Amino acid sequence: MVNSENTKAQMRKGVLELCILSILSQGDAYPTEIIEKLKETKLVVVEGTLYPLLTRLKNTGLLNYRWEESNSGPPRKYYMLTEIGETYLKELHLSWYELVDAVNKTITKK
Amino acid sequence: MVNSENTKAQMRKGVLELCILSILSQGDAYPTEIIEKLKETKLVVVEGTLYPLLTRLKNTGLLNYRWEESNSGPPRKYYMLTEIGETYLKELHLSWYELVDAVNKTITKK
DNA sequence: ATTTAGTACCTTGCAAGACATAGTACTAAA
DNA sequence: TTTAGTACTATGTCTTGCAAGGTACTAAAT
Repeated sequence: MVNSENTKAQMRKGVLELCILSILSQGDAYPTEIIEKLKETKLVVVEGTLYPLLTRLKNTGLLNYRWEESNSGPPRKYYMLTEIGETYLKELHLSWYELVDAVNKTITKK
Repeated sequence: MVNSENTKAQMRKGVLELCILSILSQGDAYPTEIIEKLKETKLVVVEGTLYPLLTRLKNTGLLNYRWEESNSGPPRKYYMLTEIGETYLKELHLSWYELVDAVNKTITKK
């Protein structure tokens, strides 16, 4: 009935894009690596979420990728920020801080 | 192509529930009033979003409502938190702070 | 008395997106 | 030549935000 997990998942939505672009701004990475990094900070994302999202970001020109051989499995698709992506990320940073501010104002009011 | 508005909207998703429950924890309110309060803190929500959400929260037992006459228009549906809603809100508070922490960790890493 | 404006609540249909599930393919070790 | 591990992809479902349109009540203006 009351499903807290569901809402937590909802809260994660929307900030995923921000987090993924942030991770890529720290250096190129392939999907599995991105998932690992997100997990480190308790933001669990699964493949079925990440792959379509990366494709979307690539199609809108925010990301690019290159194939790179691996010596322990199939080749990896390394994603990187484009120049547009860099600019966009700065905007998202702002939006994020604005959101945090707005929510905190709302939930701390007494 | 690159649509920042869309992502901002995405970021708002999920925290709406938290904000609405928070507002109601400060006192009973009717939908139009809730929208006003959210607008004050820059969280713009429209009717088509709010009404179904309130109904959902009521159906899961987090909210209740009572009708109250108005002297300037039709009667108002005042929503209030149930006991379950109170408990649930505390959980959401925690989840929110965890999320903020996780995202901040991710986006400030260099 | 009828119209108009303001307030308030409700419903329908669409689109976006997260995720579960299942599948393909490559490598290396057993 | 299996088996396990890694990696990428595709499909279908479900939730949910929102635009758009609608109903209904009150009070002031015509």
